[in-house]
Amino acid sequence: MNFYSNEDKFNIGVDCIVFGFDEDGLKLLLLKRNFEPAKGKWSLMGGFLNKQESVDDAASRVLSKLTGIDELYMEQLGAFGDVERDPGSRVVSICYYALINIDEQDKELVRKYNAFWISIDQVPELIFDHSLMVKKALQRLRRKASTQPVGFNLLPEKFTLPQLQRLYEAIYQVELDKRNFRKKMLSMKVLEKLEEKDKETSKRGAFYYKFNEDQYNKLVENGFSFGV
Amino acid sequence: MNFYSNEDKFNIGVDCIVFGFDEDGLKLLLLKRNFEPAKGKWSLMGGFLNKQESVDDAASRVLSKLTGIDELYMEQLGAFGDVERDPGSRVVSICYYALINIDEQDKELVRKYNAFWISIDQVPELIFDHSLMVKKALQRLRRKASTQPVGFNLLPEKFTLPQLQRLYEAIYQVELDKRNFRKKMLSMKVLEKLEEKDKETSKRGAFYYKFNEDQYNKLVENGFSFGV
DNA sequence: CCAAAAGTGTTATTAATACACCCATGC
DNA sequence: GCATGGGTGTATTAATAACACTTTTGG
Repeated sequence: MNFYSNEDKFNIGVDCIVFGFDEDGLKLLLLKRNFEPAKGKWSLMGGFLNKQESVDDAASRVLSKLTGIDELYMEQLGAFGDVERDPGSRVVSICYYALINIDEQDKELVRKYNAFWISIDQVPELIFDHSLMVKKALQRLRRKASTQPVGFNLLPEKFTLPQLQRLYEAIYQVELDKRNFRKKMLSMKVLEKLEEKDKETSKRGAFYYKFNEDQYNKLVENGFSFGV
Repeated sequence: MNFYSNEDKFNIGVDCIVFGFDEDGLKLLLLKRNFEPAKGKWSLMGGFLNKQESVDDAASRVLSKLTGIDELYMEQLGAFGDVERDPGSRVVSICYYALINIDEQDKELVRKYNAFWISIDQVPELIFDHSLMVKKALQRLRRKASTQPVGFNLLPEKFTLPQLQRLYEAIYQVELDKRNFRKKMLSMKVLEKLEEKDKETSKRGAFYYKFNEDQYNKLVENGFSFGV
């Protein structure tokens, strides 16, 4: 049974923006294309939707293919559907962005796809409408990170408060006051202080914390909302 | 030239959520389907993407077909792509929501499509994943309306402050304090008070205002952001 | 003259911002 | 012992929330 047999059919693409964070700041995982079309140019990682999978599944598949990570934080950004957006052929693309802990990437895979981590303020021009996608993704990340605890997906499980602060500073491109930042973060009661210290980045060492998701969910049930 | 000829192809649907507002509150324009599939059930207005149009254009076309309005406030909500979402056939749907001034609708067209305005708190069960779409659209509208002046699209050009307050109360399903609401609205300096009064809804009459978009844009350039 | 909705200010509370010094440690 | 980054508290300001009476006018 097919009610819509007279309707036009389209290729559906899935393009993925991968955010990462390290000591140098916020970064994107971009491909220097060694394949056609637009060989030699920079682009996002992409793929095509297959018949037997959902659009979300396709995005997961593409993201996992590049990063080796099966379960990651991922959100749909939206569909990009200009007629001429892809000169190769008419393709409607559904764009996703993912937040990953940069240490978890599979470096083999990343090399295989000729992908590189590029600082957010040094992103080159990208093919098609991919620059627009990145722009929107950054806006979305900023909005989202300011009202929901998604930023933690960019960090390892254990992180220090100075590290967390650098993350938010990288996302918003502003400098934050150390005392006010800590006060606010700790006041939300969703961070759990660990015994252990990170002695890598300073002599004194900074205490590790971890995000307590159960606690967060409990608070949300009672009307709490995260905000930085 | 077609680089992607081996890839699967899909029907792409466009589903549209139409918000309206009148004295009874916030409403949705829903279709009681007198056609297959799912004849007799409630659904959103939809259509299919055609080869020669962009996805945004398709949404505009569908919205205009139903409401008679060519230029309306419309935003993409996202793509819905579960394999089984439409039992009729595999269709990836891209959902939009629109905010219209309920007085501008073409009643003939609305009747033709067997569409009805349903209060937001009385929305029946909808076909496929349309209920999910509506849920997401409401969330989006709430977020959007609290940080950007999109609400004015639901009102006539001239509106009164009590009317505007009722609009926000309808969107957020809360009661607001009259004095605080006026103070905040007027403090943003984007409303222009008119000489004329609305004498319909009260004996004393309430002054009409209109949203000054130029003024708003100027303020935005200087870093202002709208917030209710 | 009265019912019904419009309009108007002040105070209290809470949240956001600004700001400077001591601490621990590896070298 | 000193350079480096980690950690802490208070005072000011701004935003939000709470709250009650007067005005206008059609019927």
